[in-house]
Amino acid sequence: MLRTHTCGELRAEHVGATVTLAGWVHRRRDHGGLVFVDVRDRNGLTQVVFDPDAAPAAFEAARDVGHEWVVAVDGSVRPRPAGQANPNLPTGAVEVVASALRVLNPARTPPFEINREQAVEDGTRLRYRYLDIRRQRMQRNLVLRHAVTAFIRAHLNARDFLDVETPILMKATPEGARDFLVPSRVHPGRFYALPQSPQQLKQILMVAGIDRYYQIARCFRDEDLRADRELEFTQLDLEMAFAEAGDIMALNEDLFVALVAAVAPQLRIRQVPFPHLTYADAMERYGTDKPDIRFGLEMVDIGPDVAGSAFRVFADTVARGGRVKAIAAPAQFTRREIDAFEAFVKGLGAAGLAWLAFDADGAVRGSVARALAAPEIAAIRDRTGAGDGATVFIVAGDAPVVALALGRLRGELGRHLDLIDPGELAFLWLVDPPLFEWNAGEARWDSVHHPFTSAVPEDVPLLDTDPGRIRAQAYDVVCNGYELGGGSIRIHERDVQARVFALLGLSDAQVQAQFGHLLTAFEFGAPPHGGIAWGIDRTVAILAGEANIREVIAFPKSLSAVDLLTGAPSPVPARDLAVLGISVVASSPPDATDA
RNA sequence: GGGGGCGUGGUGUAGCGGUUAACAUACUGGCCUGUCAAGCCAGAGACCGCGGGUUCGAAUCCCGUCGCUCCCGCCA
Repeated sequence: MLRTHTCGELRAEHVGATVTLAGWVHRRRDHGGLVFVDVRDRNGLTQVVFDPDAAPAAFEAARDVGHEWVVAVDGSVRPRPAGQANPNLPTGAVEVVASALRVLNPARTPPFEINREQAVEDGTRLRYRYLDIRRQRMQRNLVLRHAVTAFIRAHLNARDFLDVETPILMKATPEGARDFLVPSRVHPGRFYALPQSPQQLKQILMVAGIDRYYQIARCFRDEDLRADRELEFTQLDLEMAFAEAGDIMALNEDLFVALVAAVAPQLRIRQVPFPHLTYADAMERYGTDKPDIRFGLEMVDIGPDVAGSAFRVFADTVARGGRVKAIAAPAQFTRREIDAFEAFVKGLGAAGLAWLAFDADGAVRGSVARALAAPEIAAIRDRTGAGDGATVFIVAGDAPVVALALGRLRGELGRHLDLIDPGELAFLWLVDPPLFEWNAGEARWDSVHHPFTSAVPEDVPLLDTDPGRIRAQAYDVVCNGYELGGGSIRIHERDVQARVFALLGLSDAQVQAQFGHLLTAFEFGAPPHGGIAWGIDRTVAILAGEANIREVIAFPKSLSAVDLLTGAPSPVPARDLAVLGISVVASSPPDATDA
């Protein structure tokens, strides 16, 4: 090695040792007659002193090095002079007196400062990701990510799980997200697909007797990106034979609790065991299937209070089957703030935002204070529990719009009123989601989760009568308003699976073509089984306190699905396409390289 | 496919109808032997993403476009 120690390990016990450090020039402080250079590697910083009396050549060399040059320093460890120790550095008790400095590689002036925690535009960070990763934030996040995956593996290995790899080149599936397709050269006109998840193969592994499987698996979905969605992402994928829903949840809950204690002990889990919330409850109270329950501000249905109102907007909504729901916030707001909230919910499809403010002196103000009758206002106040000084926000409309608009307004209010404790992790299990949802466009039922999800046993008879009311044996793990992942107990009986496919509108021929391999496997002794998959990226982001998963991915795409470091996606030579039997019928213009 | 935000020296910001386009930091040169975001002095560096329009006059207002970003649709 070109070094004897890392830049993070020298302590008082090393005093007197002759050492060689290698790393990047983090900072240089040139006093004219004395130069300090902080040498950095990912383990830390060590102060090196260059003294012209002790080593004139090294001193002169040190005057010329710039930020981020790669250097090696020979020297000896000595204690800092009295009063000169730096308590902010783990190595701050000592310093290295240089005898020689070698420049291993000079560096251009970086496009942004590596040694400061200053915000830099995302595009610039991604273009120079190797410099961004040198900075403290990305170092910390990648170290945390490693700790998370290492912990998960150790935890599951110790519980007799087998890590099995599954292919990246898979069979295309019509269900779910858009597939990334990979053309086959050997079979022109045919395509592999990158897996959206290893779902089918892990079930086949159950049939294969691998009764406890896991994999930290890359998954691919060709859909538009978001702060919490990348084209490719990483999941802990896990499946167990002979397990019931409670077993899967208990195992994962133990894993989450141990994981947090091990890698993010500064965070507190709000409630253990994790609370269970039904899908119906979550939608009713929070307007989402991934609620942030670190704060209250729950939604309340005030439909019964306004059904007979002279205020037609509310009464008509109730009459035609819509919902009128409210949130009571324990605060007063300015008109400007309320206008902003209204613009926010309108942007989500709400027709408007009604409000009532209950002043301490008993007066009632607000957009519907005059439109509603006094008893109606009193009923709303009673039902929402609004106290003196509270403001009630009301959205009326179709159930999905009310849920989205008021649910998201709830989040805005929680942040606005500073009700969210960033040091808290509010895990919960979201249970009993519907198995199917009606697809009006295609006039058929769709799987909410995926077509292998089993029904709650007592709901199975509803397959023939009322599929929309069937609850799935499925569970999502939610934390702080993010869906980390979900799973289910799978169908392992062939006839039930056939009935589900029939309900989904799949013909026998389609089933055979798409899922024949799985159904055939199930005829050879499929054990009852179930599993879960949850997002490593989202989990690490939450544990790191990051709002965007790109902060915990070494080389992410930009929001417009471009790799700014390498330039992917890029055109390929026509001859490469010809070999694959592919011709391009439409293409993006050449890179409009921005000035 | 749709809507919102942002784009000003390398970086981060200010300026929002008339400014020699400001500040911090980085960068260059000089001074300085105990600093640790070292300090002090001097200097260079921006036609304000790009294109068009309005105006006597545009970084500033309008339209288009590109890039980054947040959201809806889409996606668990």
